[in-house]
Amino acid sequence: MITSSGSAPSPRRRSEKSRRATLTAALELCAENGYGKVTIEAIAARAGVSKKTIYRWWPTKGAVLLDAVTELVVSHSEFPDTGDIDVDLRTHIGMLVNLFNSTVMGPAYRGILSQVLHDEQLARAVNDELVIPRVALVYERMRGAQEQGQLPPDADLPLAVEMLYGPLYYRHALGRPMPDPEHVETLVAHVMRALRSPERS
Amino acid sequence: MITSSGSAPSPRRRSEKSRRATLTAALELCAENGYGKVTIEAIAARAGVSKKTIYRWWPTKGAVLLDAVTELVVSHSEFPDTGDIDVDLRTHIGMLVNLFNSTVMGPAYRGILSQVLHDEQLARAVNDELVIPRVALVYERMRGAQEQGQLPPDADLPLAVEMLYGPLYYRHALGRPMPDPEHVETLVAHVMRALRSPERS
Amino acid sequence: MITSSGSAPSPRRRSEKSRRATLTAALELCAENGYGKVTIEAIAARAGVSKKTIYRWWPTKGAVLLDAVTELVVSHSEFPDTGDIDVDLRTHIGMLVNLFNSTVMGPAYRGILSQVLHDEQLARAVNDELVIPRVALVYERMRGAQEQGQLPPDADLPLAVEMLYGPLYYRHALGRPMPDPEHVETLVAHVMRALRSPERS
Amino acid sequence: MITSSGSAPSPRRRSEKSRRATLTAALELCAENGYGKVTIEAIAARAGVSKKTIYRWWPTKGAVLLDAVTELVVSHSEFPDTGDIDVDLRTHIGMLVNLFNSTVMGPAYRGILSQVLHDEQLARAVNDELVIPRVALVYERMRGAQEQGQLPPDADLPLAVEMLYGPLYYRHALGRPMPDPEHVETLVAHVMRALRSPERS
DNA sequence: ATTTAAACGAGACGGTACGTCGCGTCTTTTT
DNA sequence: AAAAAGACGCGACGTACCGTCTCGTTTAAAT
Repeated sequence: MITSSGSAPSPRRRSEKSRRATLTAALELCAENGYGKVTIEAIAARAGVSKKTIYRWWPTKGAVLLDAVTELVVSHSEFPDTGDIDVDLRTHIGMLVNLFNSTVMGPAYRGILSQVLHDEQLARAVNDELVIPRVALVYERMRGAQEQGQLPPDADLPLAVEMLYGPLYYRHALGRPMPDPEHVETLVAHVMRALRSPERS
Repeated sequence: MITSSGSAPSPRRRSEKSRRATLTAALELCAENGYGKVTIEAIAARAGVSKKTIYRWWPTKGAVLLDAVTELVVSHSEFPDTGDIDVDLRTHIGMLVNLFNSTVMGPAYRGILSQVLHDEQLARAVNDELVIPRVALVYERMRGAQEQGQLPPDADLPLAVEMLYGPLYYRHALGRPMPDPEHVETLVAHVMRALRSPERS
Repeated sequence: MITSSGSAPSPRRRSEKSRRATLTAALELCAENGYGKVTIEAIAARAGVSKKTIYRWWPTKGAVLLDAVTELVVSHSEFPDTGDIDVDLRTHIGMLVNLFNSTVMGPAYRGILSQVLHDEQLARAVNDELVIPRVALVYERMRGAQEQGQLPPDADLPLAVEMLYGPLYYRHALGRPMPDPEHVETLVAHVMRALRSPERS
Repeated sequence: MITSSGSAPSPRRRSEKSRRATLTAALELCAENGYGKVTIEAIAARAGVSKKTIYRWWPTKGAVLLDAVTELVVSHSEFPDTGDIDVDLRTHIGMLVNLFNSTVMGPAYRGILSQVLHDEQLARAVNDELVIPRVALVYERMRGAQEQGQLPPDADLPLAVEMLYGPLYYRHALGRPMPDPEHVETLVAHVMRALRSPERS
């Protein structure tokens, strides 16, 4: 688990109890009252931790939530491999939809993303620690599919990822509901068709 | 121009001068210091307007900026029609990229979108006043293309829009730079290929 | 009825209805919610009168209340004359106690007096229109008593008035309850004794 | 020095520097610009103290000024004892006149008294912390005079105090100037005569 | 086992912005 | 023409969090 700030003191004497209490309190507050009610003061009060302790280890409340969410997401991060790339992508996108819709992690992740728009450092952390590692799994799986001939060897994989993830973030950014499974299936199908069909002359 | 709040008093006596000064000040502050420095106090001070007057007509600073941005966007809103749907979509997406990158409107629109994640009412307003009307133009143009045989009659237009807009909002949400024109071209090409290629058996 | 401000427009076209509604509303508000809740806005709203109209005829809310109170007090202003100066003063002081304790006029008069401490113009008006005329009646009655030999001819009448009124205003200024009738009787007796006893050698 | 509000947090960690700066700033503002210009905002700005800190320890600006005034008054609070009660009371009343006329404390005390008329809690505090303790000194001195035969043993001491203080507060309440020393002398003489002369049969 | 230095809880502090209220002025609409 | 209705610039209100900063008090490493 990587802290988004490098300026913290040596973690040797760090109290694991306080760390856990802080992350838990942050997630709970976010789930119960929405991201707007997540303040350092409220986290400190709920966790029975002093504000100073929070500021010692995290630069912003976004960083706290990022730690909390990352810890949860990473632990459920196996990428499926049934041999059929279409099916696996569908499963993967479905998992991302579930993340957004999740009662406990949804509000937290949405909150983090809202902070990303103002906080460059947090943006970098979210990409480096959360998104890029998971997208790397997608690339890996897609490259395997190319070797098995399920995808053309010259397919534009980064664009494919953008087309797959994009609609989800589009809906997220505009406050719209996530797509249902059927819609996800159609989406994946269209992206695969785009990758497989030849360029127009 | 519709105010995002329906709870404002009757606009009969409203001072157009104050309204203009407020919108201008909000945009300027956003462009100069970033969305974080846009506060109702700062807008009021810069515009020479009382806070009370702002609160009378707008519920949040996001609503102020939405009005300001909408006014600008709508006035530049002709959808291109060269007869070639691919070219026109490329132009349209390019315009959206330019909106995000614009010095004056970019920070404002990004700021609004950040607020959307916490403010349901603002989310509705952004969709109703800004996004949906403009997407409607895309649909209209696409339907025209269908009639001319440039697109199959059963093309999934809403999905197409999500695939076109999605990557932009994906990058936006994660704090990444907008795609360059070449990338836009490739994107549009892929989407069109997806629409035109037959379903797999 | 004298308006405390001389800068009002010609009173020829003045609406008596608005004037009455304003004074009544001011008194009611004061009696119901205390002087603190008496604001020009509240008076205007309650009276169904525009703020502008109030400002046209009165400079402050204190002036409004002074008009209202004066109108009431002056109409009950007969000074008693039983032939016994002690009895008459007791009655008179008792009436002043009743003014302070009155449900309708007490809060108003106390409110006016609180404003007097900040508003020199109002102070002058209170003295000129309310206090001095009534004290004049006391002097007149006392001079009559001197002629009848009930008071020594060299009695210090202004000091006597201060000693009679003083304790009431002392209690008023410190937020204490008004004296009961027995206490008033003792007070008057002491003052009369002071006036009648010879100076010490 | 007692704070007029009992609802303050434990004073263990209280910053004496902030407390002093606040009281000083309040007195200065009051002396310079009058009580009307004393606002919590202005005190905070002048004292270099946050508004929150002021609100943490005092409920109103009146309470702040009361603390400031009390601190000054109490420290100059010896009751004179020359052996002659008439002389001592004259001195004492003269000191009270000086308080009202004082450049630095006069406006503050007058301001407090104006607030007393709207604020029951402050009224209690003014009486308990300022007036009653000082009046107690008067009683004490008077009782001593009774023992020495300078005053009759059955003299109505509370009434005497009201007759002594009353005229001062009467003038204060009606915005009139304090009496000059000669007038004070006459006043004291009259009160003493009243106490010493026998009741009328 | 005792020292000792850090991390800790608690929370006061100087700030900034919030959203509200009432002021006194000014403008628009109605009568 | 007046009066109602009420928008306006202004400024203070009291509150909420911010991030910083002492204060004792644990508590875990180093003696």
